[in-house]
Amino acid sequence: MSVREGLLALLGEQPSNGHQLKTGFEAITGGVWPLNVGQVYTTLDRLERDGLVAQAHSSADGATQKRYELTAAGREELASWWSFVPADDPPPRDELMLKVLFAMGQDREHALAVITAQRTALLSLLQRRRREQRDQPTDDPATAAVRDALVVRAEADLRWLDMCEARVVGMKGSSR
Amino acid sequence: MSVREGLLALLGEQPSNGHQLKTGFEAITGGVWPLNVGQVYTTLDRLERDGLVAQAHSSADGATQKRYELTAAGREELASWWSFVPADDPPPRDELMLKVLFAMGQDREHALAVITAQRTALLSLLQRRRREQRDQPTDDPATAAVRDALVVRAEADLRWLDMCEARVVGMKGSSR
DNA sequence: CGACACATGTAACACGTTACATGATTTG
DNA sequence: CAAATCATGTAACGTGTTACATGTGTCG
Repeated sequence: MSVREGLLALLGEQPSNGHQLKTGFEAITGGVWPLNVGQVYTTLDRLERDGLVAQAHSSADGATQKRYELTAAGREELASWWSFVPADDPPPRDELMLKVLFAMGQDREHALAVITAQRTALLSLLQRRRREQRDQPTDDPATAAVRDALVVRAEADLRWLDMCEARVVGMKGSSR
Repeated sequence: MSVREGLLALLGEQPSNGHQLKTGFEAITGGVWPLNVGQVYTTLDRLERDGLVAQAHSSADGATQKRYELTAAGREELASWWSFVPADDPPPRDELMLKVLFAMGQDREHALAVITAQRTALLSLLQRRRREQRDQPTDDPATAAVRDALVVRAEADLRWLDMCEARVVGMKGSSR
């Protein structure tokens, strides 16, 4: 449901056509979340079907351009989205968590191996991100914030991996 | 793709029927990720279609039970999954990030309001989780690990929100 | 002109999710 | 027997995603 809401938010700022939405979406997310243009159109269709957006009377303009804008229902939906706090109940499934949990549920050696591998990969990812943040500073707060998020989360995942390792090591007995 | 891989991992331990898979999946994830039984069957169908699992010759048994097991291809797939490190490139879209980023891209007051609201909600969530961890201790490492993860991530998100707030406050000029 | 960005769209498929229908087995 | 649990499945729908087809406008 992210694309959908993202488009709503963009249209909440100003009526736009498909391409502008794609561009806007990618700009706001600092380029980390590329968006296939096609998806913008399919999503717009669905939003239109649901009565949340409508085509603005393009009247004149140039040529093959459409402008979409929020309907009243769309504005309502958007407002409720802003105030809505994503309840993680259940929290979104996450591949890292899933993998480590399943590994822990099985073989002990295996669990340690998986944890180690993931930590190594995460560490190098983290370093790359920090380097990026240091070497390519940006004055765009959004881009900076995205990078912050990725770094902070990677750190959290690393910490979690350490905790998992400790738990596995502390597990009594049977390596099976 | 989480359910799919989860079922593969469970079948890697032992051949099972649909219900056992549902139960196993929920047990390993400490009950945080409930799984609709129906989805187990649809996913099993897809796995069978892709040649990763097959029905074990149920031969005798009792009645209406099927047992699924990994095929050779399935074992390969599973092995590669274990060693595969989830590249987040692009990282999975996340509702909290998306919301805050879009808010930052728009109105300054709005951004602060959204950040504050999210922080409040996250804080209470975090406290609930910590209480849970304190009041309902568990000896199951998987359950404990799941709780760790949720706590650690909530903390990371909170820290990130603080960073975002600082950036917004530091933003020069125009509240528009 | 040719390349590139702008612009719109469709078809096909993947996975996730829920609601519903059906029956067998166990147990109070 | 009645209720709960075990067990299998289907139908329908939603979003995400890619690949492909098509056309316009602009600029070197």
